[in-house]
Amino acid sequence: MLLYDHKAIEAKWQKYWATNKTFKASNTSGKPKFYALDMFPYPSGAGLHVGHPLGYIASDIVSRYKRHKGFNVLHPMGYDSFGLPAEQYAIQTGQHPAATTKTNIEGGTDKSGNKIAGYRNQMDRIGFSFDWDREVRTSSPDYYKYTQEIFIMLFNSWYDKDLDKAQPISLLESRFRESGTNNINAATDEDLRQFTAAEWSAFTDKEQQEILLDYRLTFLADTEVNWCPGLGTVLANDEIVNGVSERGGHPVVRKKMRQWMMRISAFAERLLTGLEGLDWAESIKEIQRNWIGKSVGAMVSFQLDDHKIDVFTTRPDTIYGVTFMTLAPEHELVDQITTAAQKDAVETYKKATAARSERERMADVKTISGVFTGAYARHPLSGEQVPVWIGDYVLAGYGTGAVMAVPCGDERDHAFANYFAGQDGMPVIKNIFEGVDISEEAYTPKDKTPLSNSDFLNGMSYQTGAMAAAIEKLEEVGSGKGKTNYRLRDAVFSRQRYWGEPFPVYYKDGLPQMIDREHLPIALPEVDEYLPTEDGAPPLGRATTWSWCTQENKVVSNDDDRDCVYPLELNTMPGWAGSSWYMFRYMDANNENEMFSAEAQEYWNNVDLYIGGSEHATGHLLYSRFWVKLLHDLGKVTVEEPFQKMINQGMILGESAFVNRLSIKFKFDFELKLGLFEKMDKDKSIAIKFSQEGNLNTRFAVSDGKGFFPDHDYEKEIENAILENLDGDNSNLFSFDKYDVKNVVFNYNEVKIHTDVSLVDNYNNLNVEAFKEWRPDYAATEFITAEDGTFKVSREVEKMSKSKYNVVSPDDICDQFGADTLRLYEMFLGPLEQAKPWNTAGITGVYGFMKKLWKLYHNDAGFSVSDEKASPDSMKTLHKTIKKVQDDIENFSFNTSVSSFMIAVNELTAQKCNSREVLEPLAVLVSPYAPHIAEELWSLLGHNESISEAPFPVFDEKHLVESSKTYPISFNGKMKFTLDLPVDVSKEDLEKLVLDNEKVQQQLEGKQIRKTIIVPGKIVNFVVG
RNA sequence: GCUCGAGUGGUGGAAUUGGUAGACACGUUGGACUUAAAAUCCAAUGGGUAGUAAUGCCCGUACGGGUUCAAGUCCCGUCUCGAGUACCA
Repeated sequence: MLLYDHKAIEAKWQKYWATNKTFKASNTSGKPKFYALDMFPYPSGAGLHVGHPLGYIASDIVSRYKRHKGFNVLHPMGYDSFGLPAEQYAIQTGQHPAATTKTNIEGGTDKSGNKIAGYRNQMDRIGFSFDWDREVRTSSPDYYKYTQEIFIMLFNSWYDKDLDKAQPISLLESRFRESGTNNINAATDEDLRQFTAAEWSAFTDKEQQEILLDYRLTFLADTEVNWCPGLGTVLANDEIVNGVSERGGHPVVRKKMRQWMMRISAFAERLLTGLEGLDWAESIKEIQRNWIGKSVGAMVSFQLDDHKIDVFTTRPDTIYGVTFMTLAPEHELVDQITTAAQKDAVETYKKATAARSERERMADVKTISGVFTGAYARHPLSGEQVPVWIGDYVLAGYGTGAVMAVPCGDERDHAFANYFAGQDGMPVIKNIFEGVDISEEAYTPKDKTPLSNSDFLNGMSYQTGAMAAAIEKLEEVGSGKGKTNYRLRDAVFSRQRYWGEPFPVYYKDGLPQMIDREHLPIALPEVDEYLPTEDGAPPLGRATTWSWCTQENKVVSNDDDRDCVYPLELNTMPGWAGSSWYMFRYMDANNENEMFSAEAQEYWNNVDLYIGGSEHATGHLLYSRFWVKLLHDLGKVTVEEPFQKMINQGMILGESAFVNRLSIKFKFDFELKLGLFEKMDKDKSIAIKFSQEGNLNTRFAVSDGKGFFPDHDYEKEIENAILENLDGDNSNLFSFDKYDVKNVVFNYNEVKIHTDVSLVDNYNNLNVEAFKEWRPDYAATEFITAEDGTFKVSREVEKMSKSKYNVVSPDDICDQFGADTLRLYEMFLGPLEQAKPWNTAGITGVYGFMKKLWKLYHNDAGFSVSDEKASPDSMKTLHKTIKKVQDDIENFSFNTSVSSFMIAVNELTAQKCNSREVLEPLAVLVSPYAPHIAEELWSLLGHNESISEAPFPVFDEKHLVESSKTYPISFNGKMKFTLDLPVDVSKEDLEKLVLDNEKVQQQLEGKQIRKTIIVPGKIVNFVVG
């Protein structure tokens, strides 16, 4: 019989698919469309590991299933190929990032001579049904010219809050011409200057440009940014984790710099409400909601001499509870309001705060600190004097950097007031909650507790309109208004790096000018080094041909001194620029005239299924939603949301392997009795005393990590080792007895050393010889094995990473078991969304299934399928599998499908089924999961076309109908035995049948039936007693 | 601290709207085949307990309660783990 030869089968069909372009998607089709997208990978030098394909396999199963179901499927793949690692590699080796990137995608050899398989080749081996004709690479000028175009679109837009959409900037200009800033409700930073139409006309062109810049959706601003000296660039908030850079873990400091910003805050409310209609995991939506951080409240002004201190509060109803105010130490009014008496104390405190890093401040939130400024502000309603403090629990970056402190209703204010109780400037806490004791802690619930000591608010509560009443009153007296605040900050869009999209921007009189879209792309210039310049400019500052000629409309040499030549922008765009719109480019990937045609976008609409990791929740997923909303407002796309449904696959973790090394430190004193040399005269011996410390870290490796074999006589061995140490090559001249070794102190410690997982088998046995070859520094180490002579490693689950030597490549699995087995096994591991460690222990079970499946279509002579009718049992097996697999794919429960395939094949094998009536549909069922074997079987079954478009078998209930059902019979809820009972009888007859049964009678003997529960088709339960 | 999610055999994990807990697979044990190994096939496999056996009985889904004829599933409380977030006024 022909054996299952995965290598031949898989190579054959991968070639067939490529040659015939089997999975080419058409933009015109009478079929319904389905767009399945994976988050495209960054092509790193480490290559694809078994974690990458997990999501790709899932989306591929859905794509193939949808094709069987008659959909026109778009299933593309590409590369997010701009990014830091290639640039860091370039800095180290001088190799152009473009070259590294190409090698990492297409395969080749890296600078150090390592063979790189290439992402594309690795993916091809897994048999994905991608339409490779639509591949995109964000670092390709053909692609990024459109990323540059979108930047220009942002520059040429402003946000009209009245219409709640982005509008062309030309519209704003004409409104300024007609009526100045009157009736303009734009999303901008606070407090822009107001002007009339006449004033606008009187402004110079430059002044007008500067004003417009404040309204644009991308704008230049001097802001506090996160500067990462280690990477030499600024970072966005989502690129910082725990105060250090996400990539590389370098420290980050605050620094004021002029940067391109993206006014994502204008879209905050739409980004928030848009979440409701999305079919995403609730956890991801929650992360985005928290990130956007909407809070509804009011702005309240407190007068202090000529100054006005604005605060934001979510509890304007507690306004009469204001006991003091706190400003952030960085608040601009601090210096102006501080009294002479408090000046020194305030200065000292400000210095101390400034010296603390962001990280320290984050880590240490419990310590209370602050200083009284000596100043008093006027309460806007009661007119009372309110002392003003500064304290670092108030953040300069949120709200207005000042708070009205209501200790009775806020924990932090309460703690602050208590801490400084009795000091000058700290009054007794005002309690405005009727019948609530606030001596121990603040009262924070937003409930019906009535207010007191609150003038007109007395008797009202948060839930009965106190909030609205307070805001109304504040507006009436002109000291406040209702306001909604968002935590979402505008995004920094400049990076001081080389390997990113250049801005289509040149500077004229210090003002940024956009280059016309017809002259795009502005391609990355060549530089001699990928480092900042001597004077701290970004790497593009090294380019010698990096100026814009407005006459020729092209990039020219910096030496060109004509008047029409201007300097180009030196920053590049961040990593998320290219990935924010790529889902649309796939729709029309080869369009050379526009980013995509309106027809293509209207046909494909948006992504029906997006699969990727949840780590992009606050980065990519938020930014791309923002850009899509902009493209929508400008009429470029018909949808408001890019990804309708999203599944987040769990990370596949590596199982690191460790050799447990015994780290032994020793310390001893000894006397070297020189007189003990054989030749010497005993009487003339001189004793010299030594004291020695040392360690023998690489000397012993111990199996299994279960302690270091206490029976083993280490001390003897160590003594020997000491001896060797002392004697060197002259050991024959000495013997240990000739040393008087005293006070030996040993200090044992187990140390884990990462070992390459490929040197370890499924039973955790280490190939010691291979290990010694891999780590020559351990060649002399004694490996102390278990009794059976094996050396076991200990295991730990960690993220897969090159540095932990726990990376498993899918290539090895494809070689050994085949792509179909890999695909099935990755799905079989568990629910898609769950994180799980990679472990190949169970793969033989899946491989065994593949062989059994193959065998079902073969006998000893070869391929054998009969045209006889299948048995009812086999039809039942087939149809219950059809139903299960169909339901599973619709619910993304891929792991259970695999087990239902196994059940089906086990059953059909037992039934000796070889009927075409069953085996032909079975091949189609399996095809989304294991496409290569399915194609082969399909072709053996006599089909000339690919199986990919064969219709999915239709489930027919009639094959599952049975005349009897096995009922569990329980007594007091406990199942005792089962009975086969007919299905088509009434409840009463069923009860009679059961009661007539002998076993039932036995159970009921001597007992009384209190109640009988019969659920037809489910269960029979007697309550007895 | 807050928000969200999760705790099921030796292991990965199944279990429709509450209705036979442990599907499927790994591992383990025993057996067949083989000179032997691998491969393949067969059987057993949650724990305890009684019995020569057939077969019973008891306990079991992190822990403690509750609702129900019936709870892994619903409700209340506790513990543990994971993820996100963090002085957001």
